[in-house]
Amino acid sequence: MKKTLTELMSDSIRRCMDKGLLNSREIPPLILESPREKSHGDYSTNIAMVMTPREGRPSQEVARIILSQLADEDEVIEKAEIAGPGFINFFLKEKVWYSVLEEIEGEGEDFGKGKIGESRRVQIEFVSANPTGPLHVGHGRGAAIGDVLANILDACNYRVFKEYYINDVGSQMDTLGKSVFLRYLHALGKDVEFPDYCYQGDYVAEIAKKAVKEREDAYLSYPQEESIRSLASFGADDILRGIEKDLDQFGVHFDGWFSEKELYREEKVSRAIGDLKERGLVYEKEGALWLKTSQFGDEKDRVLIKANGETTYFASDVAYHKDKLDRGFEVLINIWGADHHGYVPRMKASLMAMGKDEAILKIVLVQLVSLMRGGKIVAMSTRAGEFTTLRDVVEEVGRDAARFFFLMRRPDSQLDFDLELAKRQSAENPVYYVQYAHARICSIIREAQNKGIVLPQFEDIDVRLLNLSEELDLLKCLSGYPEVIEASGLSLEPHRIPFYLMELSSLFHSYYNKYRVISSEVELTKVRLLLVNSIKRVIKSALNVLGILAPEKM
RNA sequence: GCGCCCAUAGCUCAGCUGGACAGAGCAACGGACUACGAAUCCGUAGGUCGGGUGUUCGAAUCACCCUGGGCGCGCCA
Repeated sequence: MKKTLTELMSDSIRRCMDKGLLNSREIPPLILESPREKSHGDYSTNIAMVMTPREGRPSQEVARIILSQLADEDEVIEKAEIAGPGFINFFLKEKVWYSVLEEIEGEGEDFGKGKIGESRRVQIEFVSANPTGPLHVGHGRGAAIGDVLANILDACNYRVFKEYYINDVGSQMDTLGKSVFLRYLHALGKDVEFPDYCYQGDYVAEIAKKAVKEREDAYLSYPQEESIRSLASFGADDILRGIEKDLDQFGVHFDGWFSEKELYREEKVSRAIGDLKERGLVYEKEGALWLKTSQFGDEKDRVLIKANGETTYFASDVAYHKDKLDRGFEVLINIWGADHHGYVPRMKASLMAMGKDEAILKIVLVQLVSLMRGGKIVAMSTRAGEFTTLRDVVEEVGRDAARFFFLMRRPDSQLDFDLELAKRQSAENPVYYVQYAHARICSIIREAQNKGIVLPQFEDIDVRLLNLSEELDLLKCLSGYPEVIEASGLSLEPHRIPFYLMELSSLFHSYYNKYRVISSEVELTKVRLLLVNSIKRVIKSALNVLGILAPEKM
């Protein structure tokens, strides 16, 4: 509807310009919004006020000129008013809202899906936690946001590939190896010191026990360095399997797991550096090899190869991102913890150094989660072994509630996740509010079927019977669903969908409490059944995007 | 010291990319089940949008400066 109106308006403005009624040559971005104040119409635009500076006459007059050329051939507009400082408010005919029922019926599962992705291939990388310990709540937030963003982009007609990048190279692997090795010695009854820099969590000892079980004391017979390396890889594999399992429990599944080791095995790092050398963007200084990221907006240049000959983490990342591009992805989305924000400029700079437009890399920074228990902050440090895992949280509050909780907030606002609160309020958690609306509608439909009423088709009903303001509000809300999906996709903000769901559910619950769907009036019953069934479908579709169940009974 | 994010009702948060008198949910108070599920609904109360200056016809939204909170600033990953 919004689109139709937008086209009508731009046609009108173009006619004004052709006829010389307006001085402007170009149409500024035409924004139609739904005013929250009902007396301001169904849609409203400020276009006349935007054009006023160039027109040199009052906004109201500009608005009048534009409206004079409006050709509403399909007769969708009931009336158009000029209001306040120059807004144009449109009141639409009731009939335009009825068509959404037909659309939902016709498009089924596809209702709400958009086209802005134009089948472009997008890779979305998220979680990517180091395999040195189990996932904690912060990872859970990133996992939920990444997973749902993937669903949203899919609904916007992008071809989405979800990937987890495994940092299985570097000093943290060495630390993991040492940690497991020392716990391994403990498990074999040897009394050795366990230093602070090692990973303190109990899971390390668990891994050591598994190593003992599988290989007994075999690791003692190899050179220590070798054992540590083996145990690091043994531990990382074990942890990674645990991570995969936790994510599965949380409803998150990846299309690919990309190992940093692979980059080296296939010499992708050295080749990426070679490419940059050819571009003349690399130089040596103080024995190290630097990339001129400062040429592309970074505050200083960054080291690719250290003086001791080792490559940096950054070098891996440069190679990894080059690989993403080589695999043909046109849009790259990275979900990062906000503590990595300082890393953004150099990553973007590296893409520009490869001759790419930095805009193809979109980085969503997710603020960290403070885990609370009864108002007290729970310290979270993998190294100190103090954390509540994602698994614990999912077990405590449930998968649906946990996901909804993570998704309700804007990614860039900090989140206090109080377990006590989440548990205590779980019965009143908004997720149940939405799910209840869905279950309630299912119940109505069951009841109708018990009475021998079949679910009607759009062509079987007289839509004009839907004339209550509550019913029109519901229809308007339903017809806004595609816009919500599109806006979420454009802004990379999943939280808009939970909010939309709460609004739709609220409208439904109010309607339900005020009016009856099933009544002795046959035609009215049919048309209302079709309405609530459409609501049900949209709720289910939106919950599906969020990866949350839409139960038929609760 | 430099940089990024945040600050909206007692609490937790929205606010549609600058619009018309600032919105929900919890919590508080008062109501609604002899018809489709009360995990619901209806109503009351609650705010100088952290403070200030500026840009604009118009600012919670943009710019600058303060204040307060979080996080970064390695040849660590």
